[in-house]
Amino acid sequence: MAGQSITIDGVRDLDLTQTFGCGQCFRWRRLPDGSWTGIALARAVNMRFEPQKAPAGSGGPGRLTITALDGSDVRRDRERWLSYLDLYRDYGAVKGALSGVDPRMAEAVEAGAGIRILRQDIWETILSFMISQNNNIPRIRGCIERLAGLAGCRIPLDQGTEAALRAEGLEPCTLPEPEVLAGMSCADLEPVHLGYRDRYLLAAAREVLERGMPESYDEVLALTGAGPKVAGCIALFGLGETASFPIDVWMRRVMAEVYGFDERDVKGMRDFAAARYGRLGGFAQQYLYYFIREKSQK
DNA sequence: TCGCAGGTGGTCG
DNA sequence: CGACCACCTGCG
Repeated sequence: MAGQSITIDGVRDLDLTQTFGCGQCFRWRRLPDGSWTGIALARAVNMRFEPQKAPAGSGGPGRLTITALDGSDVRRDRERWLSYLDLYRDYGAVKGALSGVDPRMAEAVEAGAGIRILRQDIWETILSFMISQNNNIPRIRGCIERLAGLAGCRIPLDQGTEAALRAEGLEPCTLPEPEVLAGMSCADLEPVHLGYRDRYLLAAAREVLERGMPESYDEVLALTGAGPKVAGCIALFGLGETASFPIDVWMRRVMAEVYGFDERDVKGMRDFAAARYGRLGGFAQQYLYYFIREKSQK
């Protein structure tokens, strides 16, 4: 069970619950012991974060342990995991700059002080956020797992580990590559229960094969099934476009509540975010999103 | 039962 | 352009 692992000491500005729970990813599960198991980078791993100083909220330094569940070489993959968690970026600087913008943002930053914006695989991000549209999180997760199970590549695991993953609702499989998906039909995808989104996924796979993988927001937006919101999420979470400020129903709510916008005024919100947050828009979006989701849970 | 959930594409005025 | 509206599905 406990495979090879790496530890990184003195990691700052990281809270796995906030990072995996702020809506940017769908294949991570929190275990009863507080660690997180997930599938990313075509690997199955467990991550644990233990604060190393007095627990003064999120953001303080701690020790990160990443354990391979699939027999993969986590040491060799060390840089890839650090990059995935965006650990090469100075979030102290990001948070400092945003906190100085206005007191409401400072409050949101404090609430989500351990959020990091993951650098996820672009194609997986495209699939995930196309599925996410007009949908709810439990069903999004189910669709993603069923899609991986139906058409993805198997990640080799021992029996016990595989059973444990399945118990968490995770299929030990990658998401299908464009080549595989492009060869499928809506009928093939029926067991995934994507609803009308099935044709978007197929169209996107074919468009990617034809035009190459998108490398910018505009190229993502040109895909069938990606409007401004979905393309914004893909640009932010899959392309590292940190200025991207995707606006969904929750962002409309929080922008109305915090800044007094009319909830229908999406264009006003976009312009406001661009002017006020600039290249930090993506971080601002995550702090605000986490802020409103947390508050509405209570 | 019916509206809603991380919207988009299509159609009108 | 901006304002509708249909759309798969599962849950409260």
